[in-house]
Amino acid sequence: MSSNLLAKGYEPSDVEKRWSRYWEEKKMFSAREQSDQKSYSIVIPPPNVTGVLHMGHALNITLQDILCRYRRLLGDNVLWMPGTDHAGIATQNVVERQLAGENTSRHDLGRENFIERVWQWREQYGSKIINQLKRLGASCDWDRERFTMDKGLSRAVRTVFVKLYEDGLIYRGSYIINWCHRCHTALADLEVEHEDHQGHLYHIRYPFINGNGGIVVATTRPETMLGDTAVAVHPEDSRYLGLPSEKVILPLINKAIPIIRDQYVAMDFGTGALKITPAHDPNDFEVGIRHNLPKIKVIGDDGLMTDEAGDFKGLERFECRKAVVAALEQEGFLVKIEPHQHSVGHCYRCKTVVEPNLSMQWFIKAKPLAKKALDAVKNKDTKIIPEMWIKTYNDWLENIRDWCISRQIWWGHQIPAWTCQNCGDLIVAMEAPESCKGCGKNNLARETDVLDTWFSSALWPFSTMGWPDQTPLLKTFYPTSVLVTGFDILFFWVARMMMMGIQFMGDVPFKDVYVHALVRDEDGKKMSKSKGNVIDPLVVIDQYGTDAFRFTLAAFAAQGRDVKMSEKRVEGYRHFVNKLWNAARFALMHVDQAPESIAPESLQDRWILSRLNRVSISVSDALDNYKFNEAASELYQFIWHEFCDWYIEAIKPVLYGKMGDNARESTKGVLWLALQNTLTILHPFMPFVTEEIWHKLPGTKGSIVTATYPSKKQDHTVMVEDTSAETEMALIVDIITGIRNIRGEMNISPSQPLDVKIQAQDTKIKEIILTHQDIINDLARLDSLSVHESEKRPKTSAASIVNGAVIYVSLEGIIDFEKETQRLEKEINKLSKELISTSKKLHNEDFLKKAPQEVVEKVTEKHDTLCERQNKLKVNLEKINALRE
RNA sequence: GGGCGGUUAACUCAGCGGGAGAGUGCUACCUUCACACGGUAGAAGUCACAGGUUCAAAUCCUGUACCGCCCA
Repeated sequence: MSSNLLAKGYEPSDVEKRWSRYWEEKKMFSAREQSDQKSYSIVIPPPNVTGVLHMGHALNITLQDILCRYRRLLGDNVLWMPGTDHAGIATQNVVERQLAGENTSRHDLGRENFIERVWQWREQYGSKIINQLKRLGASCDWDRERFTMDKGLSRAVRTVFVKLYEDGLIYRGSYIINWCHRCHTALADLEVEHEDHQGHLYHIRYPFINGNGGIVVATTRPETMLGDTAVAVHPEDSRYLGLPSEKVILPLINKAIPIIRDQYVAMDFGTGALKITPAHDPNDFEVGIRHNLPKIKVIGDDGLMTDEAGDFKGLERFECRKAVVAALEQEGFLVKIEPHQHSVGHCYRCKTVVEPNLSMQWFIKAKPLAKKALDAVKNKDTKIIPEMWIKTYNDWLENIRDWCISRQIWWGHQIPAWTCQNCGDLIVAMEAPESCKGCGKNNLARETDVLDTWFSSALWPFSTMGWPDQTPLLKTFYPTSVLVTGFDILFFWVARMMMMGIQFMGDVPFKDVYVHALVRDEDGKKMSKSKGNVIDPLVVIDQYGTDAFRFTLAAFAAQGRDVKMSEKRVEGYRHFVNKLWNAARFALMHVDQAPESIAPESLQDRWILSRLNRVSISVSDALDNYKFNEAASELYQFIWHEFCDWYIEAIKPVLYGKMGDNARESTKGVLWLALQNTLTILHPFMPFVTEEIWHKLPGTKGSIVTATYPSKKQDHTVMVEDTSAETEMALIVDIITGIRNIRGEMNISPSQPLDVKIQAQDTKIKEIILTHQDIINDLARLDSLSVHESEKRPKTSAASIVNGAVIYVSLEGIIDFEKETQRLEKEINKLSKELISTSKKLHNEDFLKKAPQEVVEKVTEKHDTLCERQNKLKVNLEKINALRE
């Protein structure tokens, strides 16, 4: 017995802590800046620095880690770049809440002190999420950790901003943007979440300036009427031809505004007349430009009504809505109020209802950048996997609007622009200019706005590698091999990285984009704190271990599908981890040293190596195509149902010395090799348990992280395809299963040894059975086994048919005729059903003529086999019936 | 309104032109010297519905129903 004996059950927590520390201390995941090896690189989707690990991260990180560890086993020079995102609004909110708890605010502190405070917060809590990633086993190059507010990244941001400004791709202007009153900042269109609300449609009559009557307009936001500068109707709308007047009075404000005609108006909505508020609606804004209308801002950035709102000045916007409706009603302008369902925009950070608002902001001209990003995917410079996302990507980029990049918050990259207080000149530069280029004075005021966080994230694939310097890292690892991400940030992040990467690096940021699913709860609902259906990955890890959790994620990550997470599944895979552990435990009881040479002799030894060879290839294929679930189930099936169920069971007599010392030594060698390679292939999925066993296995050097994938090994010519071993083993397995089936169906105790006679006319098959009768004897628990070319049927017996052989299990004195009859009839019926479909095909002339030759042959062969089996069963049924009488 | 995806065993899901599969659960038996987080055997499906293409459809096409997501 070996001193390496493992504990009876696998206990993950100690093992995980130990190896996490070991990997980090030994810097096992360091990328080489330059190397002869093939480069493989991934940049992590940087989690928010304020974030805590959720299921989405867990899936995302697990998949990337599987890829990175697999590539290391192949010998690639792997860079997995880790880091976090400064998450402007989210982080500012967190620190502001902290300040509120201290009865102070950022305004009390002032900008500089506040930013200092945020950095302090980051020092204290910023590494939380990173430590959580480490618990998942993430094999990032931790020494290279980046933060989007780092000095280097900040320089990249300024460089990009200045260049885009100089190229005319960044401009400043007064346009309609989405304004969040809570966060007190502009938001990009993407950052607004639309939700259907049950609201009201208010019908308001605007009287003609002269003559009777007026025009009734419908609106969901009556308070904006205070800023109306026109009423619009469709030019072809007969209802509004030949009006008594071309002007109406704006109620409450008492001002004349024009009636304009514009194609944009939908005739079939409401009354067909539309109030136009250029300062508070993006569509009205466009109409306003076309018709040269004034833009009157009635809702201020603080959410209160402005001076322009007349009597309503100072009211909060929703209070104002009530007041306006009441006033309209009182003065007789309100025609009716209808219930109305409509879509309302909310801030994606704080869920406040956003207000379309006229505001001076900075924008990126997106069209020219989008064009190149579209082409790159069209030309397959970047492949999106699965392909169904290409359409979504294309649709968004084809309809892209200019991107509002300025935010009125303090935490972020401050826009590098200065305005001369003297002459009003705008200067955009990398560093603060000493004086104004126009007037020479040095009275310059810096732009207070910061950039959208996604602006810096868009540069992530190259800014993290040292750009704008032409570093060796960039040369080695850009473009990155693959980006692994959820579809929820396809637009936010992926599309923008594509635009920036192509623009500034002259090459796409990644060769592949693998888009994975979202993790949902058991019922398929999105996990959210408010629903209370969140499963905390760290709790799952504590309970079942990281390896089981990771394997669950991989096994359910089928392409294009949501992942529904339930703890029940994880529990199942914990059993699998334990199964592997015990198989290793068994192996280590017998293998106490690495073999000097390996020469498989027995059938089961040749078979397991051939199977292992096949599995290593199919796992490789699956991973190369991002089919994580296929790789995982292949491994599960192999380890449990081939390695454990058949191989280990078959070699037990050998290991216990029943076949002699030579056989025993030879099998020990194969067992060692098989286990070693199985661990290697499994390692990317289950890094901890495989590392633990690896170190217990004699003859392994160093960490399994630096092991070599079977297909890349030079010296393992023994692990090769062996089709004859696979065919022979299949026959033996079928025979054993046939006997076990009889035992089970006839309720014969497992402890009762059986006598079996096999009839095999083919001498080859007879030879195979005879050669391997020990395995059959052992695994089917036989007392005696004999093989004959002619029928030597025991008087009372049950029969089972396999390809090329009839198995008779002697049931002298214990046979239950009724049961055996039923058993045979059931089998015959089953074959009949299959025979219907094959004979139908074979009687179809079109099938024989048009189907490919191989298919016809295959069906013919199958038909013959089924027929033969069924006939043999029928003969046995007759004999049983004869015996009964 | 536009787009995308789903509907396969009791449950959760693979398969996506030539034999309906897996895991869990269920039933029966088994404390056999790695593992009861185990072993052996078994039962279980009109592949949502209706058409069409094809020698052949769960798989491709069209339509319908229901569910989910994204965009406007």
